[in-house]
Amino acid sequence: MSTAEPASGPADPARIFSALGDATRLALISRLADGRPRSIAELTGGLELTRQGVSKHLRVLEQAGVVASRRVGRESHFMFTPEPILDARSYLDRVSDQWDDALARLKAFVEE
Amino acid sequence: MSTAEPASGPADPARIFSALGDATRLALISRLADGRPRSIAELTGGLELTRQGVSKHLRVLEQAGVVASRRVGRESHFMFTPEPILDARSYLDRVSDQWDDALARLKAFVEE
DNA sequence: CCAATCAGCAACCATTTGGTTGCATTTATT
DNA sequence: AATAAATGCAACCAAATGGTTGCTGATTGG
Repeated sequence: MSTAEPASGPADPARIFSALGDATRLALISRLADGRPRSIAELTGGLELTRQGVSKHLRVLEQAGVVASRRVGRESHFMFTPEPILDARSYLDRVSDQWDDALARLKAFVEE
Repeated sequence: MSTAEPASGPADPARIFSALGDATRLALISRLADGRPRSIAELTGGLELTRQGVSKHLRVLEQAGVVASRRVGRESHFMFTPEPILDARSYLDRVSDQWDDALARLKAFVEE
């Protein structure tokens, strides 16, 4: 988990990918991406682990900025926030582009 | 590092993201994405860790399929392989799409 | 007012991770 | 043939992760 930046820093790609690097967390994201905020208890349903386990995963996602929480009454509602996902996507795009350029240069070289 | 699947399995998104979830590994990828295969010694240059450390990171990337290695003479050459990156990207695309759909439905609902 | 819900905190535990060092092995060089 | 270079393998280590349980504190519903 490391340095616990306030979930709004300069989009650290490694931290975002790391947050995505767990099947349980991907499942949580996939549920929340329908736009409906949910409580922890609600999100625990179906997943084969305790509420505390889910809670920890949610905090990891929150620190990566993938999710935001708001306390409402006695429950915490978590909702999906898309920015980091978009950042991650454009990071991958840049890698792909670099690769495509490399291929193009290679092709040009081979064909004289 | 976990279960060491033969680097060709059914594109496990969590494993791919996890492999991308480390700054050192992102740096390695970014160097290799120029298309030029490199030896471990070569890749160690600049990075502030030992050759063994780099070697371990490369194996993680290899098991995620992001990189492939070939022994040539006394050295191992690693080269970038783009498929998993593309898979990861389309995974993120699906999440974004789901989110966009949710927003669209919400908008439609609000506007009667 | 009392009981049930929902969650946070802390402690604990086993496993994984990121990193190191030391040594053996294979290839290249001269 | 002898040395140097590039890895691989194994052991080891501290810290991070993923998970649990137990207890406390708010909130809510009857």
